[in-house]
Amino acid sequence: MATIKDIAKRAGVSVTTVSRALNGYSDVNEQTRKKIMAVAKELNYSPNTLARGLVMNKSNTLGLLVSGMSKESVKDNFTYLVLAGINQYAGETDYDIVLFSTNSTKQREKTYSQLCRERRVDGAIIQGIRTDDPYLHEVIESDIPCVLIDISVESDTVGYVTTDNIMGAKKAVQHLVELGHRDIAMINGHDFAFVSQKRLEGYKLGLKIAGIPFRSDWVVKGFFEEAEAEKAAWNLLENHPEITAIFCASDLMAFGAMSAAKKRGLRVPEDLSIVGYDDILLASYSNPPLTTIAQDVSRLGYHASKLLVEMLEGRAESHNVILDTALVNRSSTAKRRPLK
Amino acid sequence: MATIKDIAKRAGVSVTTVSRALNGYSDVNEQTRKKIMAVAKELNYSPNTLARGLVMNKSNTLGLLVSGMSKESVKDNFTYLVLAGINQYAGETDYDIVLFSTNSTKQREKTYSQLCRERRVDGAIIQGIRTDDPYLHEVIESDIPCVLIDISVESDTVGYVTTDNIMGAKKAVQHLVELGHRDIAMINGHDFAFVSQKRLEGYKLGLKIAGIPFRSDWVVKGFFEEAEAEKAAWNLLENHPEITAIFCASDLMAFGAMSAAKKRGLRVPEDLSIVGYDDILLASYSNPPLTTIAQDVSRLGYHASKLLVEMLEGRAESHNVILDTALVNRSSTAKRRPLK
DNA sequence: TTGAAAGCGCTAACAC
DNA sequence: GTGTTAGCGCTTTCAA
Repeated sequence: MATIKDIAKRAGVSVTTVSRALNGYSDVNEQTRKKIMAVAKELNYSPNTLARGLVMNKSNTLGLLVSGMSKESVKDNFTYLVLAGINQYAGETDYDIVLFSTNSTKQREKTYSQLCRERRVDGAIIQGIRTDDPYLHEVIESDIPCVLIDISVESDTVGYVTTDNIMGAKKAVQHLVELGHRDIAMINGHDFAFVSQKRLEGYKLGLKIAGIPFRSDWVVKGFFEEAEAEKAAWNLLENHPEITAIFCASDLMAFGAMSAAKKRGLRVPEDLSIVGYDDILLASYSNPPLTTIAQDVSRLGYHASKLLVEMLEGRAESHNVILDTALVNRSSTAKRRPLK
Repeated sequence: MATIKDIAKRAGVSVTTVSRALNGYSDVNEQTRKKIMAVAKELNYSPNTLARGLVMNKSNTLGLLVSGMSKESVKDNFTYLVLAGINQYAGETDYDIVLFSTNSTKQREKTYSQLCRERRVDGAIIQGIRTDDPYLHEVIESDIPCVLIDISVESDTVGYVTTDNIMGAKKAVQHLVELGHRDIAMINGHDFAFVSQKRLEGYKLGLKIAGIPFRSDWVVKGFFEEAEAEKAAWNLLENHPEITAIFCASDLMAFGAMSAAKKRGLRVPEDLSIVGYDDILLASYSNPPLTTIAQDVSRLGYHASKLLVEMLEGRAESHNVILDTALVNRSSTAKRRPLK
């Protein structure tokens, strides 16, 4: 593979000149530049980014730490959409994406920051990692610039992008309240997801605004899984038959709740209203189609990489971006039945 | 960031010794190795893969060229599943994945092989690229080891992994024939997809075995898109009302065909049987649930990276792998109505 | 406008 | 077992 040395030799100049010509410096004679360009093309030259990265101490790569990039997550497509957004932005820049496979068992040997440091990525985007992951804090506390998705931590080198989860959850509750519901339960994810904490806050806020007392035993965990949520919903409905609506912190969990309702002989939405969160593709295919809080996940990815690059280039005005959500009103919610 | 030089100084040895100790060479004293390891840990040392790659002429990265990694492809999830499979295998090895964003407009400036050469990837995986893409051939003809997904080209440096598309399509036709159908049309993708060519072959083969003459005007293009397929199916049904079954080269196109049928007042499967291809998530959610030819897309990705790594390490016994497909019998196909 | 030379962090002969 | 040295391909002072 041709190097600048080869070009220099062939063009009869020094490597310095070649380097400068190729990088578009102005202090190169137009004649020599032309010549050098021609030779470079002739030799089918490609710059060696490894060598450049070594000397410049900059690799022009963004590390991507994702967890849960598995076959199973096709249902919610979250990881994929984030990636698509990142990829879209990266395509507009000179950065390439290095994917670190953190979901395998053997990766436990290497910490996230280890991975980033070895590859000398300029920055990292972190997604899908639980807040109790010890390696998460290690990378946050390292000096590697990074942007977190859906984890609101901020510092000199750390930024984040997320959606407004409090308002999102509030919207869901508000929608139910407007339909006349007052006995509204919640199926949340788990304690180690920031979004769960925020959505719980939003749920509480929604209740408060409506003057409905909060009951902690009406909030159960579904761990973002359909089957878990189904169990949780079953118990909820068994123990508290007065419940007429459930707000679920993810669409998948809403599907679980729907199944539980059906198995208990409750009709959705006539007997039980259900609101989901995410607006995944399947939300419009369920029976009944799911009313949910929509978030634009690929924008999340897009803005994550955009923010990171801006941070790297020292032109980030703020270290966080909060995206909006929207209520999508389908058919899993209805007016509360008149009380008997 | 600490370098082996720092370690050498601190440990009172030469950089060579450090290098050897760190890389597990045997010709280093246990005492010194211990010492070096300790110092390395103390200094929180991370090897610089850029420097190593430069001297070893090996980056331990696999380039990934995908097209169509956009928001739109959540419906079929093909790209994502390939990626998940690749990622899974990569997690079992020392290779990391570099994602090249080829779907953006500005990328046209750089060819695929350009991208690979600059990053000095050890090999590349290519997916979702049309066979008439000029850059595809450039990279195939370069000396970069690569594995193609669903494009059967093979050489010293090129391998491929795909499913048995001929047999897959044949199975679909055979299934319809067994249900009594003889007037079977096909909605194919487009001419620049290898899978389309193969599936057409399989369709022909299936007909031949059943002794049914092939009619070229019963094969139309849907370009792998739902809307296009709907139009195509409409015309097909309009011009040839005797058709009782359609084999579609993708599930998405099958959905399009279903819509067309419904709009024309035909019931699926009573009046028209439809078979898809892929077995995407939505296939089981459609109405009626879609009978289709299933392929395990993440295995495609897994085997692509596995094959590539084997080729790189000179232990690939063959340069291709062909995966199996399976008929998934749902409810979009039924026995042909008795003729009036 | 150009070139010589140093050096980025690492590996690998080759000598001792 | 260990150290000396050269060199991977590039950028960047500094001097001419």
